[in-house]
Amino acid sequence: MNISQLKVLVTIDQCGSFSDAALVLEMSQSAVSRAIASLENELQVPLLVRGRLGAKLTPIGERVVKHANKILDLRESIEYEVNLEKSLYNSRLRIASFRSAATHLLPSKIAQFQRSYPRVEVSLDEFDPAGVEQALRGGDADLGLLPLPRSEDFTTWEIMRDEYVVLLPKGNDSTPQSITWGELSSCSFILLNYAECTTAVREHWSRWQQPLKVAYNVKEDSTIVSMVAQGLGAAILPKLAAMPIPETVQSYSVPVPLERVIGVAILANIPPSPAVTRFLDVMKA
Amino acid sequence: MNISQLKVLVTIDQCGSFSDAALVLEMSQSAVSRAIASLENELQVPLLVRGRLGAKLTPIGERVVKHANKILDLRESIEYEVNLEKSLYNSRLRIASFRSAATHLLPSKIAQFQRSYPRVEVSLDEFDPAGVEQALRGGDADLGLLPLPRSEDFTTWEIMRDEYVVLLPKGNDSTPQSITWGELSSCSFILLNYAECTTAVREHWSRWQQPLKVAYNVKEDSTIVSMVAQGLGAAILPKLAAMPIPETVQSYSVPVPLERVIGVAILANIPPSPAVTRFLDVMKA
DNA sequence: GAGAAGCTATTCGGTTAGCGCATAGATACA
DNA sequence: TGTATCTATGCGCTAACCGAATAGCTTCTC
Repeated sequence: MNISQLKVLVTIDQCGSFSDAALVLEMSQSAVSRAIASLENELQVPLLVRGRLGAKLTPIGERVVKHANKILDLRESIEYEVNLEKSLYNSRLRIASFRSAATHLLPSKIAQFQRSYPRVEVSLDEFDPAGVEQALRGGDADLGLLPLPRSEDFTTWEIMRDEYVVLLPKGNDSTPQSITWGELSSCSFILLNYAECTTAVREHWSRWQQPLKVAYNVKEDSTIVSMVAQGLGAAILPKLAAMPIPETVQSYSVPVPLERVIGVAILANIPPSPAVTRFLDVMKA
Repeated sequence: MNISQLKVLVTIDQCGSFSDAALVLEMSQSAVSRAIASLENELQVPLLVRGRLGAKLTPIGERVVKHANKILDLRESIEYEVNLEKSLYNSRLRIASFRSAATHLLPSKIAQFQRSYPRVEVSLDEFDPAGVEQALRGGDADLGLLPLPRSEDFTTWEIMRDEYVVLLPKGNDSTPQSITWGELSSCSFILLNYAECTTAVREHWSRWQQPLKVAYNVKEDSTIVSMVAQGLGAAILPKLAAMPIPETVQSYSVPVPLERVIGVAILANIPPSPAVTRFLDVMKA
């Protein structure tokens, strides 16, 4: 049983005769006749009744055609998927991300993606979250990593949750595992100088009616960690932004845990390219 | 793209290597290699990554295999259906039916069935309804026509509804279209001598609190019609049993219509043979 | 009832595709 | 560096498929 034989059978059903099917299939009538003859011979069952005005399916022929049509559809599905795959060759994938995700999350994912799709040219640009949004909106990036939620202009998928931690210089004597609001109330903090970050912290503190003394607003998270190590204050940072945490700095969960959601986002109003779809598959897995 | 190429691809996926797949498929390793090579060449896409310890699907290969498996399943479905069809060759179909269905309903259906399945030997036996049940239970018939409902021992399908009619000799002067209980109350009736039939009539009459004078119980419905034609009384019969109604006899609906359901039945506890299934398809259509 | 017109089946010769066998090439491991 | 274990390939053969031409069948027409 060949796919081409099934194609012939289906075409005869549609055309009503061997000869018309031959024209449609752009092959000779004899080839059509023999395709059916060999199929019928293999199955040992008559599939068509030949008459004056062409050919008509037998009842078993109808059943066979029903399945044959599905087979032909599946063959087209295969070709469609393959063409999608080929359209991905020599294409590019421009990722925009905020720093901590770009540093700690993306490299392994990109490597995994490239192992499967070596012919996609991947580029990665770092911005703050607002910059990532702007890159997506401006068409300068195909896909972005962002803290969620975002506006409805973006379609997003959650990738991980990132807990905020308090960083303190490590005292030599004791390294307690937890810290209380009381102990925190006496600290003066270094915050990350991104609106989304500081707002989340300030709102959390005020929700639990805690005083928040802010001594510095710093843009580079590695700078913040160094400042903590040097004893210039405590810090409140998402864990991913704090990494790598040096030996001399101790991290604690916030007394009431606070976390941010990290996700991947694309513009909602433009259909994702094949490369984007495949990269999303890798990120979601 | 061949079904056999897809079969090879799927088998390699299951076996993990070209050479093992060759053993399973009982073909040479070179044939396996070239089947895949030509498939990849046709699709212009790598489906397998060849490594030290065999072969593994590429991402697009996985997608192709998913569809290929469905194609192979469909091919098996075709073979299954064809074998079912062949098992029907030189088989027989023994139908049991009561007289009126056998005369007026079955011939056209059997002819239609035989046009599609000339190689099935069809036989038809006439019984009264109790005899049809007995033939089915005794394994002497594969399928029966019966008034419904039946006991749960049978699986049944309704085929048609058959209205009871009152037959009277046609008066030359007037042929009214309807008849009243009052007019009927003065008649003496000839009934069909089958329990199921007379019971239905008697119950209907008593439900509507009408007197029923029975002059004769006759077994042959054609005899009843002749007796009416000869003026020996009125008759109450299912329309199908009364046919053909001669010119000299007038038929009326019962003042409150009464009908019987005619259906086809098989034994519920044995799976129907392919021939029975196909004949049921014809009857249901 | 002879012929035309519509169809499918078959014959013929040439080409292609698929097969097994044997062997070459690649790669990891001892 | 040799060995074991894969896949790829060259070679000769066979079977399958193709188009062109033609035969054969059925129905309709005159």
